[in-house]
Amino acid sequence: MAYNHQEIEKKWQERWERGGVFHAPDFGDKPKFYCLIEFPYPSGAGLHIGHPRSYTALDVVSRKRRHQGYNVLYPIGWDAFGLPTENYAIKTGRKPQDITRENTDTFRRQLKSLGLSFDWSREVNTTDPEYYKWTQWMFLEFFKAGLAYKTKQPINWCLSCKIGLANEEVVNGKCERCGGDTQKRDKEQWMIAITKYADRLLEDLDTVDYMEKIKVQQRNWIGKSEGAEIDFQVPPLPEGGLGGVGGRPQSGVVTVFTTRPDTIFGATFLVVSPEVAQKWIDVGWNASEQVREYVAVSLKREEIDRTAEGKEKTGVDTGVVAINPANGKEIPVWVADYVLGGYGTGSIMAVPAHDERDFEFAKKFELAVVTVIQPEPLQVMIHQDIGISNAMQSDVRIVSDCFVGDGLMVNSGEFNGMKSEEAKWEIVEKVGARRSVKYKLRDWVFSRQRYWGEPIPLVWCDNCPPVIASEAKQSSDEMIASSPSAPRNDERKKGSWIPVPVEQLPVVLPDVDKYEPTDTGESPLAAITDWVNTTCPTCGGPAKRETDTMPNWAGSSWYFLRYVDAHNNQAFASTEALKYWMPVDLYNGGMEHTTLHLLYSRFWHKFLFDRGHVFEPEPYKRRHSHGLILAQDGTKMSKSKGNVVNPDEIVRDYGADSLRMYILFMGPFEEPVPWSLNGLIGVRRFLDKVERYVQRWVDRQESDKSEEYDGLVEPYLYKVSNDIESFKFNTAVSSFMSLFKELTAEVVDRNEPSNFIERYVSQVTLKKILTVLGPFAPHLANECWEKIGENGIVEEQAWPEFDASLLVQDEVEMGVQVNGKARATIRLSPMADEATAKKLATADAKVQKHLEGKEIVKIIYVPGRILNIVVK
RNA sequence: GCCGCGGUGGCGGAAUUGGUAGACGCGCAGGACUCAAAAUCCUGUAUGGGCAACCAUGUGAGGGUUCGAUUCCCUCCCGCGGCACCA
Repeated sequence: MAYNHQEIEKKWQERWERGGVFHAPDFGDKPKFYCLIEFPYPSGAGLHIGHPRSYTALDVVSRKRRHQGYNVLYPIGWDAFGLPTENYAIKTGRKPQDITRENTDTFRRQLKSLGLSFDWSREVNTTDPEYYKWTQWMFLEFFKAGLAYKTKQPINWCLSCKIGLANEEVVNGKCERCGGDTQKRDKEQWMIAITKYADRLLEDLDTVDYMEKIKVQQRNWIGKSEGAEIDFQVPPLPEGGLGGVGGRPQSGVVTVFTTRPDTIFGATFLVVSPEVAQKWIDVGWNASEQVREYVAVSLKREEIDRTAEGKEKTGVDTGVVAINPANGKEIPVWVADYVLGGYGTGSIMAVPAHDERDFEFAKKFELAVVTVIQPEPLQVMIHQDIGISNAMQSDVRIVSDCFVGDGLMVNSGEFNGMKSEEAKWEIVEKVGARRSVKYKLRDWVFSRQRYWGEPIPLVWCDNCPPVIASEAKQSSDEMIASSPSAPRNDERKKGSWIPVPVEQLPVVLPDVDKYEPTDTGESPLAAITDWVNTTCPTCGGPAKRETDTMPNWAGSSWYFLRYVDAHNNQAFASTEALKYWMPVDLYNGGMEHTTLHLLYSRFWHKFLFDRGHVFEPEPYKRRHSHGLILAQDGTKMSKSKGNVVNPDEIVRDYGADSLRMYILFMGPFEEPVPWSLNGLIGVRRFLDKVERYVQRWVDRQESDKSEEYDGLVEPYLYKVSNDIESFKFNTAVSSFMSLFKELTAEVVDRNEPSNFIERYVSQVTLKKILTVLGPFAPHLANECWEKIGENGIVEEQAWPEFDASLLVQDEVEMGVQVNGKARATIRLSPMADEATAKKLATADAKVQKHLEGKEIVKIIYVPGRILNIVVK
C-alpha cells in the first residue's frame, strides 16, 4: 500500500477537530442545509458495517453542500433507551446508564475514525435527563391536549420481552424485536391518539419528497377507507336487546361498515365478529350454547392462529334475523371470526356475489348468493373483440365466480341500470345510512412496563379532580367500543392523573436493584416505594407516581428538533433556531423505519406544530432509504453466523477513505448489496493510484503539465457532481476510476520515469479533482492538497463550476449500423450534418462490405448518437 | 392473494425522452519487472465457430411495435420487499 492511511487519517481528523471545520454556526448569511441520518442505537456490539452506508452517503452530500456555500448542519446523537441495554443490565447486574456511556464512547470513537463531518458539539442522547426532560414535557403537552389517555384494552404482549407492544411492533403475530410469540392481554395502557392525525398524515404525504415506495407504505399503514355505516334492524330480544353495537347504544340495531353500499341489495346475511357477539352476551343476550362456545373459543385463540389457518372459514348462525333496509328482506345473522372485532364496527353485511370472503363463506354454509352488479357490457365486448379468452379475469376482475369490480346495477330495484359508483351514495341516503371513514391505523400504545425508558411524568392523586376536562378519546377510536371490555374513565374511583409541573421536570429514573420486569406486567419502578410515593403537586396530599415508562420511539420522535439548539435549558429549542434550521432538508435511514419511526415522528411534529411549538407542518422535506449491507454470501450479517464485518479492522487495515469509498461503490444505494473484501481492496488500489499520480505530478517539472487535458477531466467531475444529487454514488466512484485510468496510462518500465506516458494536468485542474474527491476520500484529498503545495484545506474550497464548453467534445465516436446491426464506428463532430456522417460511414471498409450489392433505402441519423443505413 | 421493485458475463454491477449492451471494480489467464516473492504495471476475458480479420448468437421465456428494443406493449416464469380475512 502506497500511503500510510493510519498516519494521514489521524492527522487530518485532528486538524478538522482543532479548526472546528464542521461546526455549524447558528444563523448567518449562507443558506442553510440540514442533513440528517437516523441516529444510532448504541448497542454493545459496536458500530455495524451497515451504519456507515447511510452516514457516508449523507456525509458526501453535506460536504458537497459546504463547498457550495451552504451552512450545513449534519448532527449526530444516540437513541440510547432500549431493551438490549436493559437486558444486558439484567444479565450483568450493571447500571444501564453505565453500559450506555461505554457503548456511546465506543460508537463515538468509531464514527470519528471514519472522518464523518458531524458537528459533534450538538451531540444528543435520549437517556440524558437534560434531553428526556423535554420528551416528558412533550408527553404532558399531549396529555393536556387530551391526546394522551389511559385505557384498559387488549394489547400485544411479548412473552419473552415481557413488554407491551404497539401494533406496529407486531409482525405476523411475532415481536418485531425478538421474534418471540405475542399474545393479547388486557392492560391499562397510556395511549396517544395518533388516529386523530390520520388524515393529515395521509394528505401531507403529497407535500413532501419521499421515495414513492415509502409513501405507499405509509398510505397502506394508515389504510383509509371511505364508506358508510348502515343500520340493520333486528327484533329486540326479550332478554334485553342488542345494545352498544358500533358504539351506538341503540336497541335492536346492528350497525355495519361497508365501502360498497351499492351492493346492499345483494347482502344476504350479516356477520358479526366474536368480539361483538361477546358484547351482546355481556349485555344479556341469551345466545345458544353453540354460539357461546364458538365465541369463547375464538376469543381465546391468538390472532396469529386466526389467520394462519388460511382460507378455511368458520362460523355459527346466531339465530338472529335482521332486515335488509334496502329491500326489507329477512336475512340471518352469523358470527364468524373472519370478521375482525377491531376494525370498522366489528360487523359486516355479507355480499357473497361481490366479495370473495363472503362468497367463500356462503359457499361453505350454503347461504344465498344474489348478483347485483354486472360488468359493463362494453368492457366484455372489447375483450371479446380482441380475442382474449380470459379477459374477464384480468381486466374486469371476476374472481372465483364472484365479481368485485364496479359495473351496472341489477336486482336492485329503482337503481337497476345505474353505474355502481354512482348509485353508491344515493343508496346510502335511501337506507338512512351515514357516510363514514375508517382507518387501519390504531392509536399508539405508549406505555412500557420496563425500567430503561423515560418515566411518564404523571402522578395519581386520589383527591384531586381531573385537570383535563375531557380525556377525549372516544371519537378518535370508535373501534375500541367493540372490544369486550373497555372501561370508561368515569367508572374509576374518584381521583385523577396530575401532570408533574414543568419546573419539577425531569422526573429522573431512580436507581433500582433489579431491572427485571415482572410477569404481572408491572415496571420494576413499582417496587421503589419511596419513589412511587410522592406528593400531589396540586393539593400537596399523598400521591403515587406513574411507573410505566415511554417506548423507545418517544425520544426518537423529536431528536432532530433538539439538534438545532442542543444545549438550551429553557426550551427544547429556541424559536429562532427552529425557524432557521427546520425543516430537515434531507433525511436518510433504514427502510424498516417507514411505518414506525417515520410515521410517529411526523405525527409528533404535526402535534407540536398545532401547539405552536414548531413552525413547519412536516419535519422532513426529502427522505431517502438505503439498502442493507449483506454478508459476502448474500445472507444477512449476524453474530450467530459469525459473518459480521468489523469496521474497526477495516479502518485499521485499509483506512477510512477506502471503507467510505467502497461502501459507496459496492452497489446502488437503495439496494441490498453483499460485502466483498476484494472489492474494498480494489478501491484501496484506486486510492493508491491517485496518491502515486499526485506524487509524480509533484515531481515533474512545470513544463510537463498541460492545460490540454482540462477538457478531458471536466466531464468526469461533472458526472460525479450530478451523481451525488441523484444518490448514484456507485457510478460517481466509477467515474473517478475511469478518470484516473485516463490520466495514468503508463508504459512498462517503471524504473525509467521518462517512459511514463502520463497526462499531467494543470494545477488548477488538479485542485478541481481534489476538491471533488474530498467528499469521498477526505483524508487523502487533503493530504494530496498539501502535497501539491496548496495552503489551507480542501473543505474551504468552492465546488467547481463546470464549463459547458468543455463538456461538449469536438469529436465523438459514433456507431454506424447497417440494418440495425453495429458494423463500424466513425469519429466526427456531434454537430456534423447527415451528409458528412454518411460520407464518413460509407468510406469505411466494413460498412462498404455490408452495403455491397444492396440498395440504400433509408438513412436514420441521430447526431452524436447513431447512423443507421437501411439496405435492401 | 394484493401492492411495489427487480431478473444483464464467473461475481458486484453500468447503460433506459429507444440509438455501438457489458462502463467501473472483483475474479481469472498470459506477460513485464524480480534470484524469487509481494507490490506495481501491461494485455486479454459474454457465448459459439475460426490461426486471424471476421461471422453468428446474446440482457428470465415467448410474442409484438420499430430503421433500431435491456429500455415500449401483451402473455408467462422466477426472485426480493411490504401488506395480509381491514369489509
